[in-house]
This record gives sequence, C-alpha cells and structure tokens, in this order.
Amino acid sequence: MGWESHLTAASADIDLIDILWRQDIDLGAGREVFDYSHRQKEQDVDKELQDGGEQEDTWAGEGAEALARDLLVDGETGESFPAQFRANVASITEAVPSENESPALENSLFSPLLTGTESPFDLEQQWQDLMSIMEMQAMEVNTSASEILYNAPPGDPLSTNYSLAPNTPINQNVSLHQASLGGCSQDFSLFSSEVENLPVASSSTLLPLVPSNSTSLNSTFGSTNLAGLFFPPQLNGTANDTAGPELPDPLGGLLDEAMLDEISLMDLAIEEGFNPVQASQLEEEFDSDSGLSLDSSHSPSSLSSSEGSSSSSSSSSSSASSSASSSFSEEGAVGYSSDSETLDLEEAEGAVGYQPEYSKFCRMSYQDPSQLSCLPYLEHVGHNHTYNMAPSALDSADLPPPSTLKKSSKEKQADFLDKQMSRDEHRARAMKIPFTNDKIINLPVEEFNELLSKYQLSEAQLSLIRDIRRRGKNKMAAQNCRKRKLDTILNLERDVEDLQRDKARLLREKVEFLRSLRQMKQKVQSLYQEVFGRLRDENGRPYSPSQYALQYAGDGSVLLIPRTMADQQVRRQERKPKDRRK
DNA sequence: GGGGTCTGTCATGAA
DNA sequence: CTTTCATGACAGACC
Repeated sequence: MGWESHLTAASADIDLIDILWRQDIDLGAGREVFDYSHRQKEQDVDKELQDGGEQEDTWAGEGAEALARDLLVDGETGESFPAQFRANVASITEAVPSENESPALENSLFSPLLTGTESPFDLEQQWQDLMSIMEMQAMEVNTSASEILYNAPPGDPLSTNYSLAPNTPINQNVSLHQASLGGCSQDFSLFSSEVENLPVASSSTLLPLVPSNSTSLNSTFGSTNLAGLFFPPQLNGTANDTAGPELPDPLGGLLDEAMLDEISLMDLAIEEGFNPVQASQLEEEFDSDSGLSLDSSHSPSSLSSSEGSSSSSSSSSSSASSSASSSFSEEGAVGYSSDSETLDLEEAEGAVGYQPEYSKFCRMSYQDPSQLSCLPYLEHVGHNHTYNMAPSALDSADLPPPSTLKKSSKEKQADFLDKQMSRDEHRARAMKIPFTNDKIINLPVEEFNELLSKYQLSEAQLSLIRDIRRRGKNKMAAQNCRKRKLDTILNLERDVEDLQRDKARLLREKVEFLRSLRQMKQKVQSLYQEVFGRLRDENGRPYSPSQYALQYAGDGSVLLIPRTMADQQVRRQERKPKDRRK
C-alpha cells in the first residue's frame, strides 16, 4: 500500500542525511567536536577569556536562545560552532605573537556573514522536524541508519553537516600556500565584480589595498589566522568590537534572515534532540501511534474534513459531515433493514429505492442481512448472532416448512430458525403481531400509524410494536454509527500517511537547501580569505585580521575597514532585527 | 476461563 | 411534546 512508498521515502531521507553527514566528516568536522561535556568545559574557559559575558548563559539557563549563543551559531546558516573550535583557535593564535589577544581573534574566526544569534526560534517546529526524522527512522526497516542518528554523539549528522572544522578543505584550499587563485577561481566567478572593484574602493574611502605579490603570507598569518580573518567579532563581548556591523551579506537575498534563523535553530534542536533517550521515547510514541493518536496537525477540522472526504471518496458511504446526519440517517434507515423478514416484502412494499444503498456497507461486518443474502458465503462468516436472521431463513420462517422435509428435520430447522430470529421477532410472534418487524421498523411514521390503525391491537401489543420500532431504528443507527466511526478511522489513517509523505518530502527539500546554502557559504568564506590574505598595506605587509575586516558594500564593492568601525556597524544592524522581533 | 470482537440495546442529548 | 438520529456505554454471544 502507501505504506511501502512511505517507507522508501523515509529511507531516502535517511540516506540523504547520511550522505551529507559523511560529506561533513570528509570536510573534517569530527563528531568529537560536538561532545557536550567537552564543549561545556571549553566554554568555561571561554568565559574567563571573554569580558562581555553577555553570551555566557548557561545551558540550562535560557533555553534555545542561550543555546544558540553558547553554540556560536552562525547567523547565516545556523551552523553552530562548538566551543572547542574557539579554544583551538585561541591556542593557535597564541603561537602568533603578532596577533591580538584571543577574544578578538577568537571571534574573528567567525564568518563575516555571521549575524546576531538571536532568532525567532520556533522550538516546537524544530522538534516536529526532529520527530519527523525520528519517525522516518522508526519506520526504517534497516536499523543501521537509525543507529547512526540515535547513537551518534551530540554531534549529529545535521549539525555536523553545517559545522566548520578548522581544518576543512575549504580553509586548506584557500590557504595562501597557493600562489594563485586558481584553486577557487570558480568561486570568484560569483563575486568577480567585487574583486575588480577592490582597488577602487580602497582608494576612494579607506586604506589602499595593495595587491599582494608577497609569498610570506603564511609566515605572517598562517592559514588558521587567515581563517580568523574571516570571522568578525560580533559574537565577541570583548573589548574591540562587540557589535561590529555584520558585513553585508554577499549572498544577498539568497539568504533570507528568517530562513537562516530557522536553519540555525534546526541545527541546534537537532543537536540537542538526538540523544538516545529522547530517540527511544520518540520511537515509542510512533510505535504506539495507532492512527488515532494524532498530533496537533490532525485537528478537529482535519477530522471533519476527512470524514467529509470519506463520504465522497469511500464509496459515498456518508454525506458531508455536518449535513450527514439527515441524509445519512435516511440512507441508514433504509440500508439496514436488518430485521427485514424478506426481500420480497420490501420490494412489494415500495422499499425498492433503498437497495442501491446496500453497496455502501459492503465493507462493514454488520451488513444488512438482506445484503448478506446476496453474498451467501458471508452468512456464516464471523459472528453468527441470533439477532439477525438471514433473509432466506426469515423467508422460510414465515412460510410453512416444506412438506418434503421429515418431521425431525422440520423440528431441527424450526429450532435453527428460532435461533436465527431476533428477540424482538420472537416477542412479536409471541404477541401475535399481525405484521412483520421490518414493516414496524422501516415504515414511515404515517404509514406506520396507518398500519396500526388497521388492526385492533392491545396495549401490550402496541407497546411492543413501539419498542420494536425504537430498537430496530436504534440498531440501524448503531450500525451506521459504527460504520462511520470505522470510515473516519480509515480516512484518518490515510491522511496520516499523506501527511507523512508530505513531511518527508519537505524535509528532503530542506536538507537539500541547507546543503546548497552551506556550499555557498563556503565559497564566500574562501573568497573572503583569499581576498583578505592578498591585501597589503603601503609597506607591503599584510593586514592584521584582528584590526581590519573586509566589508561588502551595497554597490558590490569591497572595503577594507578597521575592525572597530565594522563592529559599530554590526552593532547598529543587530539592533534593528531585535527591535523588529519585539 | 479470559480476552477480544461483534452486535444489540439502553440512556441521553440534539435536531 | 413526539419522533428520529447519533453516540457512549454496557452486556451477551461468539471465537
């Protein structure tokens, strides 16, 4: 059924995630980087190094936002940089005496594309995404994929995907060991205009950018330091720069801020959420999901709509939910002439119009006995309660037994027929009711009253007839009610499958978007490092990444500006979104 | 014998 | 007020 396709979709997602994860491993993002305890430890060290303290919320403190800050979330892509990363950088920078002190440099490690980490964090949404992934894993027959996620250390595939380890090929590629830009020439094609504009920008506003022909770049900065160039200090609460302006995003409209926030949050949530305990809990949830325990997405509206759809789709069994009562009841009243004595009677009495409706209930086990007569093999399937009498049996019950039968067999048949008769039929026979229970139950009120008026009936008889009618109608109502309930369940299950398919597809798309985003970001990082590393001042010396930063102007030009200036601008730009979100 | 399912019935509320 | 219908709850029959 659809279940299989769902399974395949789910496994495709897992494959995709897994592939991405492996790619990131190839890129050098080791899982140990995300070790939680280690991270915390490193953060403590960071606390001592940083003076601002505004980013030093504890993990337990302020939930997602605190998490985001502590994880040094990339505001652009949501990539979270574990603290160990910072520590490593700090240790490297210590080896470079010419550089400024760790706080600034640490922060300078982060991409100029980094924005403030504050984000409109829809944690619940992220959790739902997580649950989706879990769900897909739970449905995955091959457990290997789920093991990867469940057992993975805090650095889960996704978060690992979007993390940048210090030794990623990107950084290596852009290291200034390379004499030319060939290594990333294709990258420059993205921003060739900016590169060409560099000299113009420098001459017009700020320090002149001296084209680099030096080969001592690496000796001065080291590739790691160059990487450090790449990251503005706005995440840093320290001296020089807490709020340098985030450099204009070269990716421009491609990277919508909201989108980036969401991505970053997703990463965090995933990183947070993928621990074995929660995974198993989620698994249990899904295991116990019978299709009725629906999540919030299956709201009453969904239910009603599904019922409405059931009416239209599932053999037109019921009409639109709210208006179903009247029409359905009509159908039901006629569809379930379960106490009907004979089909002939119905037809003779003008109940013919009801027949087409029988097909509606073919799926149900409590079908109209008259319908069962069309499917004789069903008569003895399942429960054979004495309440309902098969039409054929009813026929022979009302008619005298065939004379060809021996008396003993007659008695046997009579016993059998007695057993087949409903209790009300027994009562009616005992009370000598002069018409069939089918008439009693199914005749319209007027005709029913007419029928009663034709006979002289005792009070007891009338009472019994009214009870028979009431019970008969209620019996049909109960049958209809149960059928509706079953249809509703089936339709809800179908809806759940559809929604799960949609969700899996959306998750797939999301992962693909994240991947392309990551690639773009890496290109930008490469370009930044390449450009900055080649800049030389009047004396032919490279610029210190802790003192200068590149800034992309709106017109496509690139400016080299002092860090302090850049930080101020970042601070200004950071304030705006915060205000907007309040 | 106990549990699950199916079915009929009753009580109740709504239309 | 009566009738009809929907539905939850319960019980009996059956497997």
